[in-house]
Amino acid sequence: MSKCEQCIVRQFSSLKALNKEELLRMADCKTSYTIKKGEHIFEEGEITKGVFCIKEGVCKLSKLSANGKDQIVKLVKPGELLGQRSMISDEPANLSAVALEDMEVCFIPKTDVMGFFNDNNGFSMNVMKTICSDLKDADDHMVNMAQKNVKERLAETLLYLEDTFGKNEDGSLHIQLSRDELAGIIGTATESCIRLLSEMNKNGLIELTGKKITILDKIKLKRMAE
Amino acid sequence: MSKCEQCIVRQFSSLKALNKEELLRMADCKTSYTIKKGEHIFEEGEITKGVFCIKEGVCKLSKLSANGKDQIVKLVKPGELLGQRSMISDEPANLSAVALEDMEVCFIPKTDVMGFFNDNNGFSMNVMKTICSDLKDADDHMVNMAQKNVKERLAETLLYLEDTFGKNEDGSLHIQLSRDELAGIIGTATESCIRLLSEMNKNGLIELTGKKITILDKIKLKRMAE
DNA sequence: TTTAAAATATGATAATTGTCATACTATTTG
DNA sequence: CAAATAGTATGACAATTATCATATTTTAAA
Repeated sequence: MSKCEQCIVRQFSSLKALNKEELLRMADCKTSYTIKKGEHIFEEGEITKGVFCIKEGVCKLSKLSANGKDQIVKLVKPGELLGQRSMISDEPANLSAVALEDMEVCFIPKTDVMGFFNDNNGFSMNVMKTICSDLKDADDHMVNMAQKNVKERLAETLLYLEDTFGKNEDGSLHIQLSRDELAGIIGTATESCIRLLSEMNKNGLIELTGKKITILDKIKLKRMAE
Repeated sequence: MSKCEQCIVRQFSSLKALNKEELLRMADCKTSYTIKKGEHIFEEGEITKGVFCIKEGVCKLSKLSANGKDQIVKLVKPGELLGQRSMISDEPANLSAVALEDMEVCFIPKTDVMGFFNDNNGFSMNVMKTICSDLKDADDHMVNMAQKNVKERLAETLLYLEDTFGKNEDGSLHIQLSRDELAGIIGTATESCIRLLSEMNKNGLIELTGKKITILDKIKLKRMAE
C-alpha cells in the first residue's frame, strides 16, 4: 500500500491541509483502484460510501436528461476529490462519474473523511471552498447555457479544453472527446456539434485530423465566444 | 434592536444551530434593513462584508450575460441566508441580489459569522449543507437549460413558482414577476415568453388576468414539463 | 482479413426561437 | 387630468437548431 504522504496529488487537493499523522492514517484506510476508459466510478442515484481522490486520468460528471441525452456537467482532473457533495449532503450521487481516460483513483471511506473533516479545520475549509468554487462555476455555466448560442458555447468550450487540459506535441487538444461527448458538454445535438466543427475547420479557426482537434486561431475563437 | 432569539426566521435557516448565548451575540452585531421592491441588496462584483438574513420578502439572484440580458439564477425566500458563498470563498459577489417585493433583512458582519462558523460545528455544517443543496440545484438547473426547450422550461417554472411561493386566495401565483423576469428565469427572449404564455392561456392550461397568472391544469402542465 | 458496428460527416427539411416592428394597455409623472 | 413611459401583446420574418436520412470513415469483433 502506497503512502499518501508521498502522493503528488495531495499538494493540489484539499488534502494538503492534512498533517503527517493524518496522512498516515489515510494511507491505512484508503483503497487504490485502476479504472479503464469508459468505466463508471459511480452512477446517478447510487449511494456512495466515501470520496474518490483522483491520482491520474480525467473523468466526466454527467446527468441523464428526460430526453435521454447525457449532459456533461463538469470534467474532473487529477488532484480533485470526487463525491464530496454527496458525502456532506448525505444524499445519493446526483451525477454519474465516467472515466474519459484510464484512471488511477483512491477510495477513502466516508467515516474516515468525516473524521478529518471534524478534526482538521483547514481541511474542512478547503473542501468547503472547493464546493463554493463548484457552485460559482455551475452558476456561470448555467448563464452561458441560457444566454449563449451553440456556436459561442462550442468556441468557449474548445478554449476551455485547451486551457485546462493542455495540448499534445502536435498542438492538438490533449483531451480526447467523442463528438457525442463534446455535444454533451455544450448541450446540443451531436450533428449540430459536428456541423459547427466542420464550419470552424473550413474557416481556419481549428483543424480536424481524425479525432484530433487543433486550435489554430485563438483570437478569433475568443471573439466568437464573446 | 430586536432579539434574534425570538425571530421566527431563525428556525428555518442555518442559524437554528446557534445557542442562546450566540443568538444574543448576534443580536448585538446585526443591523436591520428595509429594502423596497426593485432595490438591490448587493451587486455582481461587489465586495460583500457579511451575510444577509432574509426575514421577509423574496429576492432574485441574477447575472448579467454578455448579450446584456439578466439571467435569474435563483429566487431566495425568507429564512435563507444571502452571500454565504462569497463569504467562504472570500471573493466578490458572483451574482446580483434584487428585491422582488418589499423586504426585511438583517445584515451580519463577516467577522461575526465566521466566529460562529469556527466555534459552532452545527452551524458550519448547516451552512455547508445549504451550499451543497444550492450546487445540486444549480447542476440540475443547468441540465434543464441545456436539454429542455423553452415551452418545457416555462411549464416547469410555473409549477415551481406555485409550489414554492404559493397561491393567492383567487388561486393566482402569489409571487409577482414581470414577463421580462419570467423570461430571465427560463432563459429566453421576453417576446417568446409572452407568446408561450398566451398560447397556454388559449389552451386552457393557465389563465392570464392582467399580471396575474393562474394555473388551471396542473396535470397537463406537468406532462408538458416532462 | 472480412464483416459488423460505431463514429463521423453532410444534406434536406422542419421545428424552435430570436429579432424587429408595431399596437395596445397600464402605470407613473408632470 | 393629460402626457409620457414602461410593460404586455402580436405579426412577420430571419436565424438557429433539431431531426431524419444517408454516406463515409474508423474501430472493433468474428
